[in-house]
Amino acid sequence: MKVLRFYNTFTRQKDDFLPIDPKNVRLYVCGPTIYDYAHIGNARPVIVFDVLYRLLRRVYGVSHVLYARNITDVDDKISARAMRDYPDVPLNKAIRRLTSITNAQFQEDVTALGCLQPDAQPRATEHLPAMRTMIEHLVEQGYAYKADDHVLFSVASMGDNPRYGALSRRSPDELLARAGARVNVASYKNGEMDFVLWKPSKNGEPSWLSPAGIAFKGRPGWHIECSAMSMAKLLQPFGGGLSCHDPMANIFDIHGGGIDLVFPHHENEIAQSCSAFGTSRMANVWMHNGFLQVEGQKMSKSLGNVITIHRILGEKLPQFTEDVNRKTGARWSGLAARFSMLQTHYRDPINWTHQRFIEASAELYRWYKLLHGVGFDASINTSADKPVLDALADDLNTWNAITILRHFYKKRDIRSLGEGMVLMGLVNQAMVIDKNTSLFVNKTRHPDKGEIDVCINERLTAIQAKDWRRADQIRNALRKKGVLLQDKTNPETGARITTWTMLCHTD
RNA sequence: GGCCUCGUGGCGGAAUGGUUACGCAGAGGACUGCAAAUCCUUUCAUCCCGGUUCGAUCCCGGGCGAGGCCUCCA
Repeated sequence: MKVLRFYNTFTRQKDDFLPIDPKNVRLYVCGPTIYDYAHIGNARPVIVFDVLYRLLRRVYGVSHVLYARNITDVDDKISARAMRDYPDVPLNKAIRRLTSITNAQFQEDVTALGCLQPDAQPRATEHLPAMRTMIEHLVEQGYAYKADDHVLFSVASMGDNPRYGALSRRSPDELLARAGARVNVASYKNGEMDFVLWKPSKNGEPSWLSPAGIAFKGRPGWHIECSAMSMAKLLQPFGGGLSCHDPMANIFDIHGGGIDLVFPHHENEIAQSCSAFGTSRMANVWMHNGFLQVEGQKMSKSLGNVITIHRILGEKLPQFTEDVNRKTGARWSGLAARFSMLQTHYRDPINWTHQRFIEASAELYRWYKLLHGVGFDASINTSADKPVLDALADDLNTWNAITILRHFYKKRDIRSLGEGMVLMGLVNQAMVIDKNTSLFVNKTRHPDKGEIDVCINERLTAIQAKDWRRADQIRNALRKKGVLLQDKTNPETGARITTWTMLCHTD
């Protein structure tokens, strides 16, 4: 079996990937907080780890990989936005209304980016019992304590296997110095680095039954969500959990997320999970994607340069005529965005620019045109994607993979190009009519081939008569229907040959 | 201030102790009624200063510059 290698933030080097159980390879990725349209920065980890997911499925088998990506729907920003958008509705209800909309939008966006649905998308609000149980367990074991109706994790209690700060490579002195220098360490904390597992809800905020005998309702801290949900989705179904004392049953394979999450979020997740399970690690491999800038600047609300995925999907791509553009031009912009992002290695920063996006879409469009109408059975894997697979196997070397695809394009190696693109998720569902027929066939209102041939012949007749007006009229009429004519000359006879392709507006 | 990345042509982006991939754009050409498309050819780069070396873009040191984390953040 193909051995994959990934850069592990924990070891700071590329290590061979050895799944705990090749029949159940498990991946957890920190998903978005859904308070608004997701932006292209949110899109990066979703795309990167979708490539990883596809790679794992390709190597270990579709049914042997389990991918969980959480949805954070308990958050101050969500509450604030809900209050703003639905001022007349009780907050809890307003939050539910908001998150159902933003979540639906998010799902739509990431589908357009060519991402497969994870096997599980746990929501924080649906895992309160698991969080409570985990918090109570931590309190019982002496890793957490109650103070002022909060429950706090005691960093001092966790020992040094693992050591707090090991993932982010921060020394205890450094962590302490920083914590002390911060504004004001809450007085109820025993240790300066201690962090919240549970806190009281403010008036009107969503609240749930509290753990550990706290009388007032409250809400979970941010970090406990991921520890609890990864347990629920990746450990318990395989025999792991708080009552299980087999360390190997309480570790999963890969944990991913944005590089900004390394500290404190992932550090805290490790502290919680390892303490709760008595393990020395939470996941074997930690993978983090680099950040994204926009036109050379940090993307931020204050700079006003936040680009939403939604907006990218609505981009008009210049390859289309106005007519086609208006109706269908945006349909694959998500894949163009994906293609654009994958041209940078996932750990490097991306400077997202409009030009970059347009260039990527132009190249992708050319590939689609080559592949359009090509029939081959995509369900039969011929391993023509092997070179691309090899590139991805080396720490998701997507830029290398794309170079290989370019080579296939140049050689007109349609099978290899097509399968490689499928592996990288650069084609969408509709481009593959169904798994038993052919790739890249447009299933949206395909014009009648006979009709097109009649038009072409009519045009050729007009050309022979040098009736250029009539000839152009026919060509333009077809173009409006999305059919692009191309003239070539037969090198032997010198006769004009007219071919046609559908403009690639498949959806 | 502490810690950590990174600096390759007009742009994107690889690789490498010894002719600097590849894509886009640019230039030229083929083809062409005009288009479109395609093909061929082609110009242009390793931030600066030292050091190690026969040889450095690559290794080491320093500088300059960019970015990230340390606070919510993908």
